[in-house]
Amino acid sequence: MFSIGDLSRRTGVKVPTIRYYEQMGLLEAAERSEGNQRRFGKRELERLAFIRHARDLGLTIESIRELIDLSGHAEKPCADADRIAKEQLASVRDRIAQLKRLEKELERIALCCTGETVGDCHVIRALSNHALCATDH
Amino acid sequence: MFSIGDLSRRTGVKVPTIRYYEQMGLLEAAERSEGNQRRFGKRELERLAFIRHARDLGLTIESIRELIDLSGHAEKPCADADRIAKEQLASVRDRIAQLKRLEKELERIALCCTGETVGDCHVIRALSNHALCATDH
DNA sequence: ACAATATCTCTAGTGGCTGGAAGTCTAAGG
DNA sequence: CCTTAGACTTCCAGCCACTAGAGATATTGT
Ligand SMILES: [Zn+2]
Ligand SMILES: [Zn+2]
Ligand SMILES: [Zn+2]
Ligand SMILES: [Zn+2]
Repeated sequence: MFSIGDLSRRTGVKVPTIRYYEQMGLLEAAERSEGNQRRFGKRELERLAFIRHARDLGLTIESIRELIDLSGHAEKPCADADRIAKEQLASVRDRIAQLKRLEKELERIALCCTGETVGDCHVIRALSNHALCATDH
Repeated sequence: MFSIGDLSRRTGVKVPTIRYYEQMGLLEAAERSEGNQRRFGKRELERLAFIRHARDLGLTIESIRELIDLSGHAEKPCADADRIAKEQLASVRDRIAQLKRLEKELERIALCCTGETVGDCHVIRALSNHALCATDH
């Protein structure tokens, strides 16, 4: 049995975050020691590692909750799990595309200042006027 | 003179957001009508457009505050403005790099499920075990 | 036995808004 | 001039996914 600190060290998830996940229903309410401290087993360790990994991949708590619910039903079709992963991929791709547009504009804005004072700073002027931008962002 | 609604329509910034910016000190406390409603002029319109544009480019409220403070001192060197823009560019590039790593892993995870049930779903298995991942993310 | 460390619960704060409730003001139509 | 619809006011709560702190209790090591 692990204490919450042991679990934290083994998974890299901070102690208050573990408690938060319990509160959010991602982890079941843990067993307790005589003195009311949480005690976890291998199963909980694995589930927390799953949560950690999914969070690292950017999935929301809500998606993770769905995936955990699903994984309790090994015989069901996995279409929902696949859908969640694909949606996450699509959302990551959207964010990349958006950030790339930003990157382009910021390059134009940030790397071209030849001014010396605020009065003729390219950065300030470019920020003041979106019409100078090459794209909508 | 514009009402807050006029200003909102002209800049595309929602009414509560304009009030929020005032509260955060990005906009000076506006003049008021006899009945205590905010009234804005051209100057405030321009400043709000600046804020909107900077937010669209991903700058934080704090950075925008600095830029506004700077732009009140036309004779100062613009190194700080340039630094803020460059830092933002660097941060956008970091996020892109991070998201691309995620994209790679998610492609591997999301596009390769040939299973039919949750029990043999590639998505669930891949999320359960980061050792199967090609990169740290 | 005692000190040091870990854990407990509870509350509040982060950033950047967004929404709602309840009350007040303004502008246009009659 | 009066009505009334709509816009405006303030204040407070909620979003996400934590993070930090206070003050009390439990466990661990010497
Ligand atoms: Zn400059
Ligand atoms: Zn622009
Ligand atoms: Zn599958
Ligand atoms: Zn991984």
